[in-house]
Amino acid sequence: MENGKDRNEGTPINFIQEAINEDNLTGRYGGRVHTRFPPEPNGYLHIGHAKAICIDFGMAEKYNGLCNLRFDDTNPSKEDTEYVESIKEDIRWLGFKWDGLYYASDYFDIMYDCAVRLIKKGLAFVCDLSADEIREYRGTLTEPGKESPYRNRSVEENLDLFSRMKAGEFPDGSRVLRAKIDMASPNINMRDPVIYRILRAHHHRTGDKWCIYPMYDFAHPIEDMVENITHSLCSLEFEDHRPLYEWVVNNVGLEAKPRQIEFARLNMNYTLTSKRKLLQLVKDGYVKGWDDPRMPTISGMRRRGYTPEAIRDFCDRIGVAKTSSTVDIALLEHCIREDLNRRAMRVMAVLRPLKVVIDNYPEDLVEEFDAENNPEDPQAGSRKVPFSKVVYIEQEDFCENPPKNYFRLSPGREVRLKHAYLIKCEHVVKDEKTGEILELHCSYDPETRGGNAPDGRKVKGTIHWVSAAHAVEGEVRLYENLFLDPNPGEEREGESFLDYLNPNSLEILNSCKFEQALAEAQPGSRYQFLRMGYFCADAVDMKKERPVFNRIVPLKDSWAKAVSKG
RNA sequence: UGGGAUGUAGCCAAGUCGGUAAGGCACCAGACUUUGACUCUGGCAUUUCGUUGGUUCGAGUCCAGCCAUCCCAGCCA
Repeated sequence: MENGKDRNEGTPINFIQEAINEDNLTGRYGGRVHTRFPPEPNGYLHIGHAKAICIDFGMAEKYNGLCNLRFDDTNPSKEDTEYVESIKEDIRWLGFKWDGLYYASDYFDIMYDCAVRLIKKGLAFVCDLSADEIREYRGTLTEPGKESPYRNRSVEENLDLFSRMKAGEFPDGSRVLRAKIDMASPNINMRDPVIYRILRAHHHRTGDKWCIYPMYDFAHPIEDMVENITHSLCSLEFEDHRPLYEWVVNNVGLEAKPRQIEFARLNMNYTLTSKRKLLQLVKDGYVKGWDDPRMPTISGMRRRGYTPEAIRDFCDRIGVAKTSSTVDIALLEHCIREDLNRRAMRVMAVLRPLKVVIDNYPEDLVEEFDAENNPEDPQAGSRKVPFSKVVYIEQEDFCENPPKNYFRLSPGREVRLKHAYLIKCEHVVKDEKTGEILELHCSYDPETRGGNAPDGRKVKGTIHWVSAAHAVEGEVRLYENLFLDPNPGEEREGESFLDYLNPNSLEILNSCKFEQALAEAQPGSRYQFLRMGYFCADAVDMKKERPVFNRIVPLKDSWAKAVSKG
């Protein structure tokens, strides 16, 4: 790290690295860096978690340290193994390898012992107040709380009661174990926080062994200590909990002294990153599942066609800081375009076909043209594309009464069919009743084979096409933002985030014409459909007989922008 | 006069002994172009760093006050 810069890139170091550098300098952890990513298995990971993952694993990577994956499964009423499997898959897919794979539930015995130790030190007590009473006793943001009448029970009584809580002698909610700290603390988290509750729920790993479960504030530092974590990185909302984290670290009788550091979580416009609301979208059928390509989940983005490289690049670019911020989704789109521009094979696909008959082209002739697979990558080579008398072009590439500066096809005008010939529109066949354009009749100039006119005349427009005789028909799914509102998470008076759903977030095109190569597309493989965007063969619905592609992101379109501006 | 945190461009974000505002995205203009893509060039905070004062030869950086925004009153994490 020279000049405050990162080793490899020119990116400046962030405040977490500063803290770690400081610790390394003072020898606080003997130069060790051991982080952890601690998801609760109660939902699918989303783009916000991707940031956290990149930070947790990334810091370990940068310092040749370790990063554990730890499921923070201390609340069995919400958790499920379905989620742990998806989380593991998502992390692997992002390209990270965890050092240890652990579960908070592995430490339930240790946590219980820690609680007993606290009781013995007079630092915890069993409280019989009801949940409502505890809330009342807690005070408010501006007034101190008052002490529980059970606060001064003897160590012996507390020990007895707590062991009977564990033994299942008391009903759910009837008692809790609380840390004895300070009911007058200005920090509400320190007002004798509950650290154990009675909860009879089947745990996905420990089954029915326990009927008491530790609370996050008590469990998390212990998990970190047990795993010998050095830097416990979490999001800003836990900043207020740090004094309690430290209280537990210092009082629970374990050796390790991990350090909690908080950073701002990711918000992105037009995007929701609330697990609860995402769950609702799935459960109530607003989307087709956690992996619906419109979802900001890792699995949704994967299905959509995002690459792990693009997501990681995005996470690098947004930086790490403590300012609550909302990143523009345009940056994410830029990252995937940049990645795919380098790597994706170019192909021709007509999404909204318009039939074009080339009147002067021989009836049965089929020519093959060389088409480069990727102009950005000469190594990608080329392929043959068949051409014949009838081709399909994009409906939007023809305009009967073209606006100024339109340089695609229009009556009497010439355009280039990419890789093939210059064609000129001779006449338009329309439905007499509706006026709908049914097909175009064009002529081609045999001298322009390959797309160049020997007389040197310039043709500004180049459009893509597919030979009708050789086309494969299939489906394309066009996605837009799931929400119309830039900040769907913030519900205005009397409204719900559901009111902000974009009714056009999915458009299905059923009669798209693909060049032949696309019938062989491997599910999950990505292409650039020339002039249209980046697309991904759907991982589950792709069939050779009927290809199905998801639009990952459209290409930038300065013409469309100019048109919309008028 | 509850506590904690944060305020640098439309959006992120550097700026760490005070020395004269990085970079990216977006946007605008132009060049190139057999993708209106890509690429390239130029522009984009010089009465300016939330704001007002102060210290100083000099302040985004130091000091004081004020303002705004976010988080916290789960037996959720």
